[in-house]
Amino acid sequence: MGNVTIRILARQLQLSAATVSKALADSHEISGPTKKRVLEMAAALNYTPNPYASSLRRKKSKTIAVILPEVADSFFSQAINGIEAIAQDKGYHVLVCLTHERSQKEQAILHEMLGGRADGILISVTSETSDPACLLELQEKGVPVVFFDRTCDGIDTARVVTDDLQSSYKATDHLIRQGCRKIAFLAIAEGLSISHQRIEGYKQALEDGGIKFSRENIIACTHDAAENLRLLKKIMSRKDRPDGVIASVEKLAVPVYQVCRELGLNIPGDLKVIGFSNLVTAAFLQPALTTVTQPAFEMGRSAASLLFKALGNKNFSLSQQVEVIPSELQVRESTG
Amino acid sequence: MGNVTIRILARQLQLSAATVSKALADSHEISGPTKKRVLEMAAALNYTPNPYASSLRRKKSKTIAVILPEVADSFFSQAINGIEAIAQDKGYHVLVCLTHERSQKEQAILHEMLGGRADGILISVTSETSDPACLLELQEKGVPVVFFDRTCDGIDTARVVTDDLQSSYKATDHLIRQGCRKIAFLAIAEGLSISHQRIEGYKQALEDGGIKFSRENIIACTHDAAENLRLLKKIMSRKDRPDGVIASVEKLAVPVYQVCRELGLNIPGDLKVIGFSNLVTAAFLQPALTTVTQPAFEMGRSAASLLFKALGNKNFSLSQQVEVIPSELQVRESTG
DNA sequence: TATTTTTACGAAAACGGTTAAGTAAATAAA
DNA sequence: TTTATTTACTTAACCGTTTTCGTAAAAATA
Repeated sequence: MGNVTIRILARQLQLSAATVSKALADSHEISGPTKKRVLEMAAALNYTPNPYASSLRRKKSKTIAVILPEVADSFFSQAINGIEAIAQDKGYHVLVCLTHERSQKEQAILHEMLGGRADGILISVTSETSDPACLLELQEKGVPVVFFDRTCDGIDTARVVTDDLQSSYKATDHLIRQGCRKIAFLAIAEGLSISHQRIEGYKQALEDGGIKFSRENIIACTHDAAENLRLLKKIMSRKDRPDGVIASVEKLAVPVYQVCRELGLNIPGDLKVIGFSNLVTAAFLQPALTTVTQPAFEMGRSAASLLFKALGNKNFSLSQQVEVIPSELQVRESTG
Repeated sequence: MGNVTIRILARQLQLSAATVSKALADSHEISGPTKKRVLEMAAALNYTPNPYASSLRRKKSKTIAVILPEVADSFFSQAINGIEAIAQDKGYHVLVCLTHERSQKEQAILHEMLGGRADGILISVTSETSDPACLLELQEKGVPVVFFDRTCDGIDTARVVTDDLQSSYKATDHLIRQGCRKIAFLAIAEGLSISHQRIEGYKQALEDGGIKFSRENIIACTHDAAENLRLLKKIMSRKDRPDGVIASVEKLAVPVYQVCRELGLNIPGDLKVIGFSNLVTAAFLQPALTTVTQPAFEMGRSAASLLFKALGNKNFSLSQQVEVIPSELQVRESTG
């Protein structure tokens, strides 16, 4: 009923709460026999320390927050798995906070974090995000912040990304070599660093391939799946429709297939498709999807590792730390 | 630097901490003008309450724990999205804890929860789980527990599941009608309630279809993907290989495709396939996969709703609450 | 006017674990 | 033997918020 606290434990043992606390922490101040008694009694009474009392006093929560737009696609799922694996290993808990791509929500979550709910932050920003004010504040308060995948300018801290520019270049280049002359680039919010980088890679490849870049081939998609479908349908119905398309984030790949099916367009005959994607099913799609496969799990692990380095060692600076984990172009039928 | 606490706020305002606390909570004891002053000053100093101090004092954490085997497949991803949506709406935080299908890890996590880290628990148990002791303890301590999808016997609390038996029956029946006579059932741990139910549905459909049930058609898969592949390959290489297969959990569907491709088996010609799956790509696979689509998002939402009902109303009993959200058989080419 | 009630606030004690500072006893050093 | 040190604890303060209880002053009631 009344939870068993450290004082109750202490009373049972005829010891002070301080002694019990230290014994549980395996302090050198406590004798072996006493430690043993304490451990045994703790087990017998099924004592579990109150994490909040501990957090309050020690000013650390043994919790990290993972702030993501969503967890609906494979990329973030895999990343969470990677992060959680490391965190659990370090004895930390993982708070998953979803922003639903709303920068306002993100602000609210970050503001809450100022209260000390988490010792460190892993974040992949929303497509609306631009203002790093809250993150800067957190950083000032000594809460380490690590970006993964989607970063945000204006704040100097560690970022774990993939080689967005290069992989986009490779993807574009591949399409060109396969004969595409009019390549649509499906983008989400252009403000986003990954969008920027990927668009840049696309541009450079076009240039190197002798194709003139045209602004209108950058298709600004939204987060409303239905709307994206409508948009794609419109574009693919035009007489001068693209002969190649790059889906620059995972969620934009499947809709392309969907639209092609509806319009009776053949992939890769009428349209060649590449997706930035972590779908395990990519190889089994009809036709198999050529992907830029991002090392999601690895990125998650790596980001978490950096964060824990900072948490474990106050001298370790996250400044300028950039870890680039390369993506892999996996050529399949959709660009055949 | 030194965090701004409620006392610092109070000093600035020439008020007591108690008054400030009440003002922030919009208590009726505090006058309108004072409340306003407090709110303004709080905003000016960028005050954020320490959640742990609050949790300690109020004995509630405004946090729920979601305990899952993994988050690598679509089912759990979508479920998390559903859960988080509700939780955020109610002002709660979500702690995601992964058990990696290890019952030992699960025990450890649940034991930690005894300390009061979360106000309520949503859990989908591991395939190894059998002993609900920890869950019972939590329940006794007044921590509401809601199962979703994978439940555990021996404890009377709410569970949100899909109609496992019926949907498995329908899937099996469908295969029989399509001409299958030897249907393999790919299962994970048979101890699991969902496995049991799904196998039962399979059995009943066989019986009703006039096909003798054979123990050896229940294929006990593991959580090691490579091993599953080997196992499947062996089975599909036999002369008397199955002419139909039911993948009873999502992660087992793709490997079937993989093995068929390697062995040069045609789906649905040589083998008809149904998967319990939430893959968004199911319709675009080669061939399109017939699925039993589980309402993952809805299940997550529903489970979270039940939990919050219990959290919001101490009189609300989770006992005997069973919510069955039906799955949908979506017939596609793989069983054509 | 005297009394009760209401309003608006403050003092202080929680909540449960940690830790700095202190202390008696035991041991080591001088 | 005396003093210094170490060992193994205890006391009490502290973390920051909430909440119970109290209390002046103001308002309402008698």
